[in-house]
Amino acid sequence: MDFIEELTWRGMIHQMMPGTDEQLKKEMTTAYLGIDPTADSLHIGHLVGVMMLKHFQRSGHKPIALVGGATGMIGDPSMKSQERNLLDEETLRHNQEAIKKQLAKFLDFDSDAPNAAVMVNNYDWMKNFSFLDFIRDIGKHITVNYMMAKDSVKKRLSGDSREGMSFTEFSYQLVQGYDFLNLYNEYGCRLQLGGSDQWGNITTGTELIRRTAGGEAFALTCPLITKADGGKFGKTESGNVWLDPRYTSPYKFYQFWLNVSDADAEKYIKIFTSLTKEEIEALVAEQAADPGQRPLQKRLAKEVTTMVHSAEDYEMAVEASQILFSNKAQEILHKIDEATLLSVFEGVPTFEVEKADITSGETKLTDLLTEKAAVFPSKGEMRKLAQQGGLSINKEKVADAYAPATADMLLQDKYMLVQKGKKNYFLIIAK
RNA sequence: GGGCGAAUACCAGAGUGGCCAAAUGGGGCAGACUGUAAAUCUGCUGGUUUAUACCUUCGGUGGUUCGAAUCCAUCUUCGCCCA
Repeated sequence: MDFIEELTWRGMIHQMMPGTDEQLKKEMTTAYLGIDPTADSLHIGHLVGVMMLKHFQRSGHKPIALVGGATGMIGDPSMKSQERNLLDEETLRHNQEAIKKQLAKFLDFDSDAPNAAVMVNNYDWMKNFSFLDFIRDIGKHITVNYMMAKDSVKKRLSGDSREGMSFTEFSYQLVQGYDFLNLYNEYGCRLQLGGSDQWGNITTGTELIRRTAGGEAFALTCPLITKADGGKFGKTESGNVWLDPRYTSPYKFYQFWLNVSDADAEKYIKIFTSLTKEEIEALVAEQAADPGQRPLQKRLAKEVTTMVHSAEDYEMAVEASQILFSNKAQEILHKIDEATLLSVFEGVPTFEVEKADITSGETKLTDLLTEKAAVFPSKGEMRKLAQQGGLSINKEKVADAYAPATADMLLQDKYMLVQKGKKNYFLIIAK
């Protein structure tokens, strides 16, 4: 498998330094990709980079995943970042381990193969690097003029933004550049992968390698993932879509991919799955023939959910989706047994309330769903939603938010399914 | 250290004594239509038992006034320029 060729047809190459292809064809090459350990889980925004590493390893090369313990503390000016929180070392290590576990689903860290993946943390080599040493040994080689010419810096200095830029942020590219130099020296790493916004930072690294070690290193970036309607990729109402099931349930995860718009589906399936060109072309043809069936979205959701979670989780998500989106959902809900019910709603936010609050017939729904169970942040919001027809209980629309809760709203004499809009479910458990 | 300017709801950004819960745009949410899509149209977007009403809000504090997002004082933070 040819790495560049593979990425090209998948639409995953944005920019590439000349000579990269030749280098990869010549020998087994080591490349790295940086990941910020700001949380103990990756989210799907990280997935593009991870897929690049995966293809890289499948092509017989050696991937390094760099956890940016040091750089994460600084904040990359390329991002529209606010002041970063300094992570303490304990959190850092915890996050690193969690991330490694997730990466292991995509990359082979353990085998004896010469191209086994490696994980490093730049905090390890930055923490004891004194400021004086750094400005003398590294800063000496790069001019301020060069650093200022970077887009990420120029943007911050130009009149459009009134933010200004601290020296810390300005130095960011040097720190990242040093990472590359260090990996070049320690691992013979000759290529850095990243998103297109990283181009400037990466080239500072290759420049540093050229000037200090006289070596040649390369850069390859992938396009930033966008949505056809211009919205942010990977965000839902409740924030990021995480890989960790504790933050984003497999059901939600599956739903995210299933809901991808037609315009994006083909692009995403190329990027986020390992399906072959032929398989994808067949699906695209199918989609064109019957767009209502959404074969692309279904397959995309299946592949990614299975890869990130498991085949069982995928099955469960499909089953839950069928129940919730079927037009007989109301009937089914009243018929299914408790075990099925619970498995369908695994991962749905749940709230526990006193049973009497519901059965007494004296508690108004507004009180129940704001005070007793924080489904809604305010009664006004709930009232407005109900007026618009966006509130359902057990799949049945409720127009009057001030109606009292009654015992017949309980399924299995115990559960109550609250629906906010079309796709947001909450489970109330009466004890 | 000196000079100038800014701080308004999720973001951007109007408002410069009462008509201000605060224009407009973006974003978000919901409804209709659909295919759990897109586009389009509609509604909502500080809180309150449903409101032509009341309460809380315009960086903090204190003041002037019948009345302050708007005026004054002071503090804080940020930006720009000079040194």
